[in-house]
Amino acid sequence: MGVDRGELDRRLERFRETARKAGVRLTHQRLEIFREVASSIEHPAVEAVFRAVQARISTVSLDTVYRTLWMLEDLGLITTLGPRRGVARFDANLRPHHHFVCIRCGLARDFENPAFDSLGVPGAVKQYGDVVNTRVEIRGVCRACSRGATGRTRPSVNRKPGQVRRTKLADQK
Amino acid sequence: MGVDRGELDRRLERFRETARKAGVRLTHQRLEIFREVASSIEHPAVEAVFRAVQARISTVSLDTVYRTLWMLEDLGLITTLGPRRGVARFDANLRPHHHFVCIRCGLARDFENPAFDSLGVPGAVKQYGDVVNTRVEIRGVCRACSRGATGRTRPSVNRKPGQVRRTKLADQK
DNA sequence: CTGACTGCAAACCCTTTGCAGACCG
DNA sequence: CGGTCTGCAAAGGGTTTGCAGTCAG
Repeated sequence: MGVDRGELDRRLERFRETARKAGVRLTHQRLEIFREVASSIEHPAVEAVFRAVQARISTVSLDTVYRTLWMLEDLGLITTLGPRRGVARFDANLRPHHHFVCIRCGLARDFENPAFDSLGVPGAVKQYGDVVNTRVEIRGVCRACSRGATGRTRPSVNRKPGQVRRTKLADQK
Repeated sequence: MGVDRGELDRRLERFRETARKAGVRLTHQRLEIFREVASSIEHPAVEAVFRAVQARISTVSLDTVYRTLWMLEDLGLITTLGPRRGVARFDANLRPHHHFVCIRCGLARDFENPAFDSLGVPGAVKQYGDVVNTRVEIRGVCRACSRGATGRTRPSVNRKPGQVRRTKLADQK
């Protein structure tokens, strides 16, 4: 949740249209999976999408969620943030925007800022390849993490007695 | 490779000093692991560091590489880019800098640009948490990927006959 | 109807952990 | 010497794939 109704409807309409043009079938599962990502501001990972969709379609399988999310990305309907392997997180916001990312728990939030949308590309960078887009990533510690002893999110190496034990990464709220 | 000698020496010296202050032992393995990351501009993932170190210490184990890299991060000697779970990639460049990232193969390159170092933090973002730093991420397709049929780097869903099959992510060159 | 799609189960990888022996300081 | 650190092996988790049955168009 978090995306207003009008925007969500626009995203759904775009999905239907794109799917039709691409000759991709509009199944119940796909619709619900897309709806979940498109209505969220959480940049959910696969697991979170799966649980949410499962609440509505109890028989949906995890691999369908994987396949569908990558298909949506192929169609250009969502983008990923973060890695290309490992835990990917999805973003249905196609407008130019930027991210706040918590370096402890991984929480991610969009924000828009016109001034950041038009940063030039330094000449030295052009040699690396063809630029697709530019995003500003503001890294910090989110409120929940700075408040709580919410624990760490990555392995503590050579953990000493007093240290907090690793807990399964809470569901990116 | 890629970091000039003077800078590498400075990084190694800093490592020794920080380790001593923290009461962490300076083992052969740790030195070589740090040297590998500190001398590279590749933002290597664990696997790449492991292979490089293994060439010099044939008995080194993969888990030691994992433990050491996270320890180095705990000490503030390197940072990670990308995810907090999954495939992390490491960065021994502690100066303010920004990244060019290939959206196809994941290649990452640093670049410096003073104008990007001092972007303000929009008021709306401050509510999300305490900002640690800000980086500009320029996303694009690197030369190797735009040149070659270097294949895709993530699963192709509903792959059609003609499509390229997924290949193991080549070693970030 | 028919090919695209789904669910299942197994395979794959990458990462982490427990433990006994090795080694730094 | 003692506690830290390493290597080994196994466990743990997330992701991907092959296949047979199902369903959208």
